[in-house]
Amino acid sequence: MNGKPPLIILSGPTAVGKTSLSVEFALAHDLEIISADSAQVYRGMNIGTAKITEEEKKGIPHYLIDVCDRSEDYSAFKFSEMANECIDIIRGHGKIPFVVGGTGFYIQALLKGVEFDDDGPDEEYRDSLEKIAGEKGCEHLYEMLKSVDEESALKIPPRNIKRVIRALEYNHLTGRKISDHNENEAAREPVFNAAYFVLTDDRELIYKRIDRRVDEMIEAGLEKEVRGILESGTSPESVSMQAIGYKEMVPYIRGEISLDEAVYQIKLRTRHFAKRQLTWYKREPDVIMMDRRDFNGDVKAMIEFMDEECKKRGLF
RNA sequence: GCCCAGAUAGCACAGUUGGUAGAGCAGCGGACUGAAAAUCCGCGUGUCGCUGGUUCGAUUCCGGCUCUGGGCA
Repeated sequence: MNGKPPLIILSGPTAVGKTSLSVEFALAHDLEIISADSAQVYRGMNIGTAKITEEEKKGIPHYLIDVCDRSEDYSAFKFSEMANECIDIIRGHGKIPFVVGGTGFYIQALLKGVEFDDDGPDEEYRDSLEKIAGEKGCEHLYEMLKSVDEESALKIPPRNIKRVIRALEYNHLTGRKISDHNENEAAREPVFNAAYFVLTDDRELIYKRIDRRVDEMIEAGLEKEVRGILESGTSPESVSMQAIGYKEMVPYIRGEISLDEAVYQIKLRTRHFAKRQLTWYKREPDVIMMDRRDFNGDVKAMIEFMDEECKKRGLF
């Protein structure tokens, strides 16, 4: 329609029901799915990430699931690169790519074609900064940032260690200010002709579904999965093990907290996560909000709605 | 039945020598551009159990009632 390649996206908070809706929609339109999920990329992390099973896929090809070793660090950059490769493959099949997942940051990077032009991450440099933070405190890093890039420092809270480190790294590698980079990238227009759906629901219901799902994860053997991962030598410090459901099980397995406490923490952190996701979508422009309440939870009606919106955008 | 203690935010609590109250957790709002399931920032949301009395003024003091613990019978 506007010359840009077509893309259909379905995101939303955790446990809202993206997976089943996405498979039904993909079946209806012969689509192939690219997962935009920062945890389901890791092999061996299945129960705690609520990873889609083969049966649930119903024959629909799924990309970017189980593509990383647990010792590897995935990132928005890697996602963006790999997703673009998947898009080429799917379009080669004569099909429309369908991006599904709850990691809004990744979707943004892909949709807007954000350029990560700085050869990062520089693990060694990051480690040295973390060491400084550990010894002298995060505020010391912030002072370092102020001295090399005051403008960026003004935009980053002093105690937000991840963003302070990233800003220092960017400056270290490029000599430029990350505030300039961020400003440029924020001004980008989508590089796809996309229909970006966000599935949501009554907050209470989402929270109830989260609680139930965590109980199901425990019944399904989450403890055994985490024990196996630790025994395999995966460091509890690795990026993969920061996923909710894993990092809370570690202190339980070590005997530091009770199972009830671990379960409570997993439920709580998942609720907080869902809320952060919702905050993200509120700010994202051009999303098509789909509240389950407006459809009485009727999947067929939701698919019809998505169908209409896609047609409006010339995707079908 | 009697005695003692308690009753304050969604929860478990602190406090007010009488001037309508505050920390934690929960909750709510927000940020985010190569860790994002990460990381960080902001916001008290309240008939101080009910009811009389004393007082200029009671959540606070006094009486009664209700409920919840504990004890004695």
